[in-house]
Amino acid sequence: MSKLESTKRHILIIKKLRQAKQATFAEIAGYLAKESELDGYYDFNVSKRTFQRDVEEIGTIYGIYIKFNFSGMYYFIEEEFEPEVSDRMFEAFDVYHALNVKEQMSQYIYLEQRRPQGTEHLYSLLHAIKNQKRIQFEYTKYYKTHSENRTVEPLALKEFKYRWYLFARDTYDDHIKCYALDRLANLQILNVHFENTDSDWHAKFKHCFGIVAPNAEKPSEVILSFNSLQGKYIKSLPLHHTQQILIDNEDELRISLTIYLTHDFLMELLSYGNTVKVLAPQKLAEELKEQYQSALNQY
DNA sequence: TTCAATGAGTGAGGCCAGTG
DNA sequence: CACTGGCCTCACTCATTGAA
Repeated sequence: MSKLESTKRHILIIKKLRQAKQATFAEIAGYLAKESELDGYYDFNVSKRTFQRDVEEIGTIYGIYIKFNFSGMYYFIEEEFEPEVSDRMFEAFDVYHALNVKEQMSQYIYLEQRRPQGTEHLYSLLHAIKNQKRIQFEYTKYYKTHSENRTVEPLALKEFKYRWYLFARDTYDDHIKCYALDRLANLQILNVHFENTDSDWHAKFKHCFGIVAPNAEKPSEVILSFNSLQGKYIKSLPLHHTQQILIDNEDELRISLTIYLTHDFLMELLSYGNTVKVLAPQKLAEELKEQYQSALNQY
């Protein structure tokens, strides 16, 4: 048996418990047996003793702690500290396996053509943020052909639309700026310490769509009405974590968001074309109207 | 009626031998 | 050599029992 077999088994155990919320050993064993049949190559059937070892290893390796409830006689996952991190880990694992299948599958898989996202910098940047060390890198802006040298104090990382961004204080003018990781090169961590005073970035981005966080204005209550087809997509992939469903019927999906009215958000609304109508605030509806009018004027 | 003692059932974990 | 299964002991929970 290979290392991959036990790793896959770990993932299956976690999957089962995350989906079912709770399961007896018999239910987990049944699930593993079914998955073994489906897989055809690997055998995930194990004894109770090995299962117990798996539970221990899953805790050590993934930080996901499986406990046993004696009154209900079932296993369950103790509240995960950062479930979104585990979600991402399992997604990556699924994709890796889909791409790594033994048979020649490339004819069935079409990968999106895209440039590297700069994720190779993530680890170094996290290290610099955590230890409050200045960093230096070469940065190429979209609208410029040559790169510039920057020395910044890294503060936080944010993901938006499958891209990663670094928020950092530029030592040149002391302003907080946003840098896309895919446009960053020759990253160096300097041995210069700084004090990171504003650390609550979660609160800062709570009502933010995208990567622009206005300093002064307050977030607005936005009400949007999508047609039923687009509504299905919006339900499965919410625009923002503040999204709440107000009306959901055959004619429309009406949602509310508490969000900053940034350029990013306006662009997002424009991309939905005639499938969305802004019901509130009026200011946003007017702005959208202007954008469409000026687009019409082009022809 | 209350509460401690007891036993049954089951998981956790150490140890060891078998297997590929 | 790593992984696994089986055996054994200990730990834990819960239901039952019986004395105060």
